[in-house]
Amino acid sequence: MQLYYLHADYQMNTKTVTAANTKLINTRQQIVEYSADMLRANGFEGFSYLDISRHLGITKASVHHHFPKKVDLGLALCDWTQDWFEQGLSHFDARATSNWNKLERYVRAAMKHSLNEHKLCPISAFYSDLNKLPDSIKERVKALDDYELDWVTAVMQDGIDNDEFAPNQDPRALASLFIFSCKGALYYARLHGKDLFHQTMKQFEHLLKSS
Amino acid sequence: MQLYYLHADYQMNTKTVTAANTKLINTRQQIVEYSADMLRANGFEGFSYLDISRHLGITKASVHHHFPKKVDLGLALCDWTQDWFEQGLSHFDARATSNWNKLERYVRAAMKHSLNEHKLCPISAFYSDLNKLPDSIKERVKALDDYELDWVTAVMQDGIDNDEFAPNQDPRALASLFIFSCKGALYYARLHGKDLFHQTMKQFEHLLKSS
DNA sequence: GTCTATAGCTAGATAGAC
DNA sequence: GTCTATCTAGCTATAGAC
Repeated sequence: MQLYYLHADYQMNTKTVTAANTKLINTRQQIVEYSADMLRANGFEGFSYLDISRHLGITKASVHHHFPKKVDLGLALCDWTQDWFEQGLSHFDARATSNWNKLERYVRAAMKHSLNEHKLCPISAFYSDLNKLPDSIKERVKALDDYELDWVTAVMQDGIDNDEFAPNQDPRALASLFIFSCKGALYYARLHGKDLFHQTMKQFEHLLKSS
Repeated sequence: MQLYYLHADYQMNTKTVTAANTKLINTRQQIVEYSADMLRANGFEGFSYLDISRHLGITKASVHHHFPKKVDLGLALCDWTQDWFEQGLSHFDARATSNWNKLERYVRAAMKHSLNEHKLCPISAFYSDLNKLPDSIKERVKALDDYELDWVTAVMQDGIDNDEFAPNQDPRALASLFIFSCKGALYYARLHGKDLFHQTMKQFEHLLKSS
């Protein structure tokens, strides 16, 4: 009886907490996800608490309840990006049929919806207003960049070691060349369309494998 | 005597007009040049008439006298960029010792002060707030991009024709790969320093000449 | 050409009721 | 957790005096 009572109480508490958490998580998540969309389209300074509140049908004050300062939201967006990135990479590492295929899959994921909706890749989206970002966010962005560069470098290294890519090349320089090309192309695609983007990837593949 | 009088009168008018024009041109030019600096650092939405007025020691209203709407200032910045670009290219075309040297000179000019002052190249600076730009400016930016791409393509073509670059490559795809790499690297350099930038250029040169 | 003054709107942020 | 109300500050832009 006492046990049942405790149990019921526990359930109730759990339920209450769960319900509260669910609501909390939902609103919070909706804020983060809409913000991530806006970030990729317009940069961190390109959307406001008013935009978010209108999209979710709540007030600005409610948004501030979840993220008191905008820098808090910015850091949550860094977390979101990191999750997106880690989940993607483990996926590609498991399924890719070759090193080039890994890069292809990565690019395809980063570009998903980007080309049609004039959005940037999640990591480089912060670069739009880089000079105006708080230092705490800059540091996170830098870490995300390094993480990405490390992964691409490892793919290049493996490709060179296994004679998939041409020998005698610096894998890190190749990796940065690849990343810069992709992101530059994505910037251009917003104004010039995707043809040039695909064409550039093809050219890179040719250079990578035959030089 | 009459002649002298007329001459004097003419001089005076000329002087007045010249002085007025000089002042006009100076203020106007100062606005454009400071705006160009800010554009390259923070994007078109990243500076305001208040910033300009403070920098020049005049009021916002005076800035509006020269550029009634901000889109007018934006179009003037497109003109400024076009001038910068055309002057540069004729300079490189005249002095470069090889096609690769042309590209090197172009990159060096575009990067001048950029790397140390965290600025972007003048053409791609508009990309920071691309989705928020008025259509009239977007069109101008697109035209500037095409102009740049045409020039680099011609350099690549000439390099291939003269056996300076590896044969059997699509000069336009090479050109876009080059441009994307440069601009992507410049974005990165704002946060990661210039080493990666120079390293990437070296890698590109290797790929271009030996593939 | 430059100024003062002002308009209307939006930004990020906070206090306190419910 | 959401609301109303409010704050300070910034934004683009205009009217009209000097």
